[in-house]
Amino acid sequence: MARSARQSKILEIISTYEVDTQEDLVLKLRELNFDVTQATVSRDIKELGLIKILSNETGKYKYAFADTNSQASNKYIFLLKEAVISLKTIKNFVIVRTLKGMASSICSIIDKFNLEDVMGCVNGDDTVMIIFSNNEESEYALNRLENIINS
Amino acid sequence: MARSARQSKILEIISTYEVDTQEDLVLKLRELNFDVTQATVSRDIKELGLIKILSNETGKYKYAFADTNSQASNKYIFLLKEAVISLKTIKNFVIVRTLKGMASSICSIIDKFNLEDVMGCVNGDDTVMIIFSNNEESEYALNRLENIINS
DNA sequence: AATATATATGCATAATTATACAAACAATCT
DNA sequence: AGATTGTTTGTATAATTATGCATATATATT
Repeated sequence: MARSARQSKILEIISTYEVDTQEDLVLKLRELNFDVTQATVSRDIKELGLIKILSNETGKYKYAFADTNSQASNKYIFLLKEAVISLKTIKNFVIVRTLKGMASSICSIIDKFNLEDVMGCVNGDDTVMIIFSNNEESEYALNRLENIINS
Repeated sequence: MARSARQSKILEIISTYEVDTQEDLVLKLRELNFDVTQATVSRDIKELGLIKILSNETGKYKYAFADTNSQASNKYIFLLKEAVISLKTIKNFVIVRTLKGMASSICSIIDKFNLEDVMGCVNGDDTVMIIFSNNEESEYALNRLENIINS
């Protein structure tokens, strides 16, 4: 089922581009081979609890994460559970293995958790690397992520 | 000009009721003698940076404050500046005098600032009373509010 | 005061979004 | 397997929201 993949891709897209209509999102998804209609995107947005706000930079509307919506964070956690295969820590890094093609989406979800002392978060196709300021913090974050995923 | 009054009334309305359409808001405003159309409400919502989110309680859409929008908070501050006449503190209270009829709106804006140790916030027609847990906190909050208003 | 300029609003409508309904598809049961 | 039930999606459209343009109202300028 492409549903989960599509939804996390949506999270990634809106954290990368300023998407101001659902039709826009449809086009971007189609470029990425998600054959989808506006109706479905409307439903996804509802489930993900995304909101349309005025962008501070451009003054135009854009879709964004709604930090205030707990149903939404549940959804993010669900997506993490779906896509994360393994978690480990080496030195000041946490390495997250994901389903193929999902790493960038997972990266943007992890960003949303605002983990302490994160220096940065990069990804390939199926791997996310979170860089911390020191080894202790990465241990701690690994724990937190494991707890989230097993909750 | 009724514009500021109307906008702060909108803030009050959405923090009191679950408003799910602009037409709804128009009706509520009309009950309060703000003769207004949906077009104007649409523009107000844009300026106030309000968002439409899924209500966690009812599962329906509703308008809400967007905490993430700095243009919006500027707007709240502007409304405070417009409507607040005086600020003083007595014991563990801060007393805010406002333009007539604006107290309830100002109350809901002040709520948004999440001041420390607020026990509660009540209002009449032109007066807001913020109750703190102790006298020091009310002094401190008075200062913060003064700074906000004179910024 | 008269004129010019800026701001706010309504009307009409374009643009956008949500959803009822039907169809496709998947999962479960007998 | 076939029947049953639940889930996801598209189509078509209803519902909602944003906005161009005209007008009114306020503000500033001479």
